[in-house]
Amino acid sequence: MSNLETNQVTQQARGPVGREGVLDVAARLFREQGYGSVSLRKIAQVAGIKAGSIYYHFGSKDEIVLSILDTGIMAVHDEMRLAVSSQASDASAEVILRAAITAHLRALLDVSDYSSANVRIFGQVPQSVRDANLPTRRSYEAEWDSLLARLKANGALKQDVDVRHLRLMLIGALNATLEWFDPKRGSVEALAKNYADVFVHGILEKQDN
Amino acid sequence: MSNLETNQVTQQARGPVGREGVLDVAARLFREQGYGSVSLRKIAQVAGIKAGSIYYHFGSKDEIVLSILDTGIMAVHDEMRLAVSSQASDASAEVILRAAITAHLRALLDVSDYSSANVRIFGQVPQSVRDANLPTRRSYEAEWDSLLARLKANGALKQDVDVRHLRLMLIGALNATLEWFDPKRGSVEALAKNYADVFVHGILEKQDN
DNA sequence: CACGCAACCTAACAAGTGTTAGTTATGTAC
DNA sequence: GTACATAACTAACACTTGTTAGGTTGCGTG
Repeated sequence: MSNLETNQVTQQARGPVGREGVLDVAARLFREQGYGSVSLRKIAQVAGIKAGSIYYHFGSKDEIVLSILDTGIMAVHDEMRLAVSSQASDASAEVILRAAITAHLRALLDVSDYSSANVRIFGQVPQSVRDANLPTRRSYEAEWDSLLARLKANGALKQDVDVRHLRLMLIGALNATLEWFDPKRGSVEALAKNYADVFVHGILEKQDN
Repeated sequence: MSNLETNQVTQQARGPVGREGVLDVAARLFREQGYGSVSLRKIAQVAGIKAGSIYYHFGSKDEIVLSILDTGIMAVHDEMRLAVSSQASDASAEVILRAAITAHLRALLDVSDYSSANVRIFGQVPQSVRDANLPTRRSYEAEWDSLLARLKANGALKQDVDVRHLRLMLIGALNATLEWFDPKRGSVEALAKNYADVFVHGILEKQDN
């Protein structure tokens, strides 16, 4: 039987898998395959343990997925807040906005399986899990709202844009990249620049006729 | 037993449910609850029949969901193509683009459970179903690409925009509205205008300093 | 060397899944 | 009234799911 060898492909035989190990594997699988088709047995197998053992670290599957959702948002939130706050105090609205957009995309596409898993599976998890994740989510949304409101108060943004609306549009558009972005076809930075260009200046040629 | 009455709540006792009836119910449930948590038994119960009876009309669950995915895209495609082709031949690029955006959003948020179900569950269905749905999907994407390429050739679009990239960005942003749009807070038309405004002109105040 | 704890395993449970085969009721055509 | 197709029902199948209870292993501490 090659069954023994097959197991060793995914199992590295180093120290304990632990709570973090399970979370890492689960986040990756959720991102790749969605919530519904990733069972505890699948997570356990990839992590190199047995399904029942997961209950040593977690009380339920919901607890796992909620933990992933929360840390996923916090990762993006941190990345974005840091990028904005590290701008020079006299930075222009455009520069700040570009930094925020780039940070969000980087967290999503580069840094964290947790962030991408969040975007992918949020709409698939049980309502109770979604509700439990809402506060963390609202906190990140508030960060964007406060940034956009500041830029609007400065007069940098057009005065007829609705901040909440713009935030939904921005984050929605950025998150959608997860569905098709391929690092082999271009860098995250180039993608971010592209998106920022559209949001900042639009796509129509300036009319000079 | 009130079991008989309970059944009658969802069952209207009119003629046969039929293939179309099953599809309508399935599309609605998929849109509302996602793919994974909608079983054949749930579909059957809401439709007012028993689970096994579904196999009179369909060969498998995959066949149901694929049918929904296909008609979902075709509905948006038709709506968008009609909106564009019914524009005056001297219509400006901006007007045409606004019509296309509005049509896509209307199909998604107003018209069809199939369209919204498609967007919601595409990422959750088995790979084989996704593959089978791809041709229909590509056809719609090609429609957008050809429209955008035309506008770019006219010189209406900035010459440095990548058509494929812009299409992905546009459709991604529009589809994301499904996740939060609430008809009680505003009309689809107002939403479409908002989105078109951003894409066309951007959000930054024109600099006159 | 014994103890204790952390981290895991084994084996089973009840519930739910898609699917199938065989059966039944209802109408329509000849 | 017989024949046939339509549209459903019933009951079971093999399987997967999250979850639980109790047992086992190995390692560090006293």
